[in-house]
Amino acid sequence: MSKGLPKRSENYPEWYNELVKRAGLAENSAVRGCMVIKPYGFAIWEKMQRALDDMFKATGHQNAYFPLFVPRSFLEKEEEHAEGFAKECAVVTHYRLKADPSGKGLMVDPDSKLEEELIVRPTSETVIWNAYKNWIQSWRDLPILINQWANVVRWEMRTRIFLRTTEFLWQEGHTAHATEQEAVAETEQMLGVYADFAENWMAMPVIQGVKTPSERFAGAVETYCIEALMQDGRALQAGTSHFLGQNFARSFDVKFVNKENQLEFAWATSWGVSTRLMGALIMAHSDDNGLVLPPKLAPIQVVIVPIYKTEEDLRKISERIDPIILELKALGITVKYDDDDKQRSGWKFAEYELKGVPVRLAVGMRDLENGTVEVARRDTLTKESRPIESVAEYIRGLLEEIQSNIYARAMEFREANTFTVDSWDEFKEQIEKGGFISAHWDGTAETEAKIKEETKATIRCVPLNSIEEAGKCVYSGKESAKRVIFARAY
RNA sequence: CGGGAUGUAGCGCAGUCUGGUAGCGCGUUCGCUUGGGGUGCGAGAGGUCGUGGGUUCAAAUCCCGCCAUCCCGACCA
Repeated sequence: MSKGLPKRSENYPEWYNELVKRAGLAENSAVRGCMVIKPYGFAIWEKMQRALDDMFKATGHQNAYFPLFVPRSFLEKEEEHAEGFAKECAVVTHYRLKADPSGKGLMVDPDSKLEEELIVRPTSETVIWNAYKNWIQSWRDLPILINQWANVVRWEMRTRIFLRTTEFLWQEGHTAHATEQEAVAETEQMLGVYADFAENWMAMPVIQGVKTPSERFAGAVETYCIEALMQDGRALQAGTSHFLGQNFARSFDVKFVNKENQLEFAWATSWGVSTRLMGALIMAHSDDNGLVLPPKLAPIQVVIVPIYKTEEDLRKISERIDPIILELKALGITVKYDDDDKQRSGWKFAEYELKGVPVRLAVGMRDLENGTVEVARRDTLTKESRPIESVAEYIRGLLEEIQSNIYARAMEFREANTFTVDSWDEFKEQIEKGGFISAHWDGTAETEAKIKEETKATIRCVPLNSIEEAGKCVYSGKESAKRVIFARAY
């Protein structure tokens, strides 16, 4: 097995797969399409969860938990929703096994057939709205602002670790409101939360927008999304927030008495981000040496590697380093002192680079004599010698700088790979090279489908901040009022 | 579900065409060495060759069936 990773420029998908495995984030499991998230990968996910959860709480939401299983009759109730998810559902039909009469192993007991099949949730709108029916009678019961952290199953034909797995972890917010305006405001607010998280925690710039009808969530009136650009020029939908109108309330008969003493269906939203964000994080920043993690999500922000020959040397180094570790911890910085003698320093350097630790300190006998420490940055791969006594404070600033540098770099990449295109020839040529394409579209599903068929490009979104600008559709030449974002997507 | 490919040591692979009883790299174990960018040398351990059958004195190798995985397409957070 070679020590280096595949090069991004040579084979991007292989680079991604290898990086996920080698950095200890996750691996494929014995169950097809499902992954094992390993401790280091899960630690990153936990940091994401914590940050998001705090943001949900800060916007008034509470966590709850609803069942894994959805009765088939629930899923059927909202027609579009049912149609959208029917093709990718795992179905529980029996509840018991028994010894196989042939003497070997177990078999499904045919006598244990369920009266009604249970669907393993692909999303929870239906179970949740079935419960909301009992919770909502009056406008005084509203709004209901709930989030759940859960696993869901979508039986995809092709899977890619973190980006599209059969089972994945996510959070799903489900809210109920008394008015349309309030529900729309909630939908937009949560999109803002996602954009904030993506940019300020993941250091990943995103475009906020709305999906076209054909890309809409099944059962939604409007789907808002954040779209990010990966280093290979493909787009990734990083989060969605849906305005569900009264569709689910109608299907589950959730009515409340409004202030005018009239019965009205409740207004709904739902919004989610998943472990797909792990894939986004990896593909947004990492390089041929391994992961590059933004300090705010790095499980280890600083690693300290002592360089020594004898036990006596190690003791001296540790003595000098211990107070530095305490200082770093006091500043709220996560630090690991790796004095493990089982690996050599050179090996450790490569390993922590692979794992994306933002800052590495190396301290040897020479440093002790000079009162210095070697500080290495993961994002720039640069090293410098710093006075040891003030290093903790220096690192605090450095971590902030790395966080913003990673963001700036990703933003620069996106800007360099976003193209304004006005002709079909140009469009076809540019889409091959990757990146976001900003172009006019006539607003019809037919044109959208044709473009997808001919170029594999989809409309990622109609950006919220797009300006009104009269133009001609890049495909049909018909009138268009604004540009939309096209890209090949994950 | 269509098209293509692959199953040989923990991992990555060679050996299959042309049948003769299994090999390389990495990892791993032990010893010495080395230690500021994946140290070097030496000695070990580890495989019913995916699976079931057939041909043959003899099968990883040839033939037939099955299973699994991967890639490409249809589907998608």
